[in-house]
Amino acid sequence: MTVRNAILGLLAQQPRHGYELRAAFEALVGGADMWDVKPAQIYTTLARLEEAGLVSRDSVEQDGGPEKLVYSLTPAGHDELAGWFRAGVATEHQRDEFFVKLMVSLYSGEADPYQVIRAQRNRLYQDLHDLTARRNGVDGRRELAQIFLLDKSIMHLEADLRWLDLLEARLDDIRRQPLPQPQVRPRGRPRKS
Amino acid sequence: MTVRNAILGLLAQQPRHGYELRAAFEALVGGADMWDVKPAQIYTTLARLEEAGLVSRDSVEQDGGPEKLVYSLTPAGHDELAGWFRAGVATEHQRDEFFVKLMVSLYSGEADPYQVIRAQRNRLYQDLHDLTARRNGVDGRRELAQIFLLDKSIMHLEADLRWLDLLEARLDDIRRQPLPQPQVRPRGRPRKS
DNA sequence: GGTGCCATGTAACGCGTTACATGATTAT
DNA sequence: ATAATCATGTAACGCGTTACATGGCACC
Repeated sequence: MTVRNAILGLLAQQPRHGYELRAAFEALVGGADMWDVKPAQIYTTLARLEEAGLVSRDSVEQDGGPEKLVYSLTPAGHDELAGWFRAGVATEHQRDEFFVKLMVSLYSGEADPYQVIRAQRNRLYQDLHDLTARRNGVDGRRELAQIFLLDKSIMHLEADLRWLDLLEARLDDIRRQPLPQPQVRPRGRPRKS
Repeated sequence: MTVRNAILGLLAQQPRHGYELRAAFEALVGGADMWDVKPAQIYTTLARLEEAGLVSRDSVEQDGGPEKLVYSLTPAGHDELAGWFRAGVATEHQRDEFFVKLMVSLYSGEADPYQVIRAQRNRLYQDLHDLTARRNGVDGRRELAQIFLLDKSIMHLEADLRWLDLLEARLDDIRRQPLPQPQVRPRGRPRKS
């Protein structure tokens, strides 16, 4: 969804061909290091957008080169873009892989939960260290996008570390009591057992 | 990936059939409200796992009912699970839709960046309010998974709000200077212009 | 002639979703 | 009857990825 809408926005600026869109997108997000978009995604997305009538394609011949396929925004595409700006970005629910790993380790006995937490904390500290170093090497006036993204990542890493501390404290608490089994609750009308 | 590995973990506990796996997974993550797994995902994932030789399927007939297809972990599946626990969970790079929206609004002129930020802040405050209310209604000793996930979401929302403030401050700074155009940098050897 | 850009894609797969389909059992 | 659970899937699509493929042009 994100790349799709970004393409619409970039085409609103001016008509562009696929290769150019890829470069423009990466410039927008601060370079390939920050967000590497694969050519395949650009071209398949453009095909879907054309199919949906949001962009139109024109073939442009060049002197001494291969033809370019230049895409531009249709009125329907403009509407779609306006709708994207109007709508708020939904807070994406946390499909947290680490959380699932922790819960599986708690209930399956295949791994030690404390070990799982420690391993994750080490990794987060490492990531935080790397990101901070990277951030300090960026010119804040020239590489606006990079600063924005790095700031966000750093703040989220700090939140994750605090969350791990909280998790550990709560685990200590329940250790002094029997571990409650997760309840398998049916969604509908209860049946007699 | 997450659901796939969770299924391996649940099958390590005991052999289960598809429907049961779905219920067990939802119990693990704190109910369908927290993470709704669609049946289609369970069954297609099981098919892929069997294809990969990580689980094996046995048909079990029941008296007075349809046959169940019970899956259990193979040795290869056990290895896979152990590998999952050994490896740290990679910090997923932030494919932030809001960030892209902001950058597009900055450079395309299709929307006002300050308006985009304000809309997002309102939404985050609303989400934070709802989540906090929900969290306060949960029994922390019985619904462990829900507390864990809600805590994490709340902490991330708070981080996002602080990030928005930072963004706005930085935008104010660069407003007093011309907006730097994002640099389209080629990745390879530079060519003579 | 090699490297690397410019420019275009296709094929196949993984994860996840929505929608559709079937049939038995159980409680009201 | 009918509603809802138990239990099994298939089909089609969207987003994203990796890998493969083609060809021209520029620079050293």
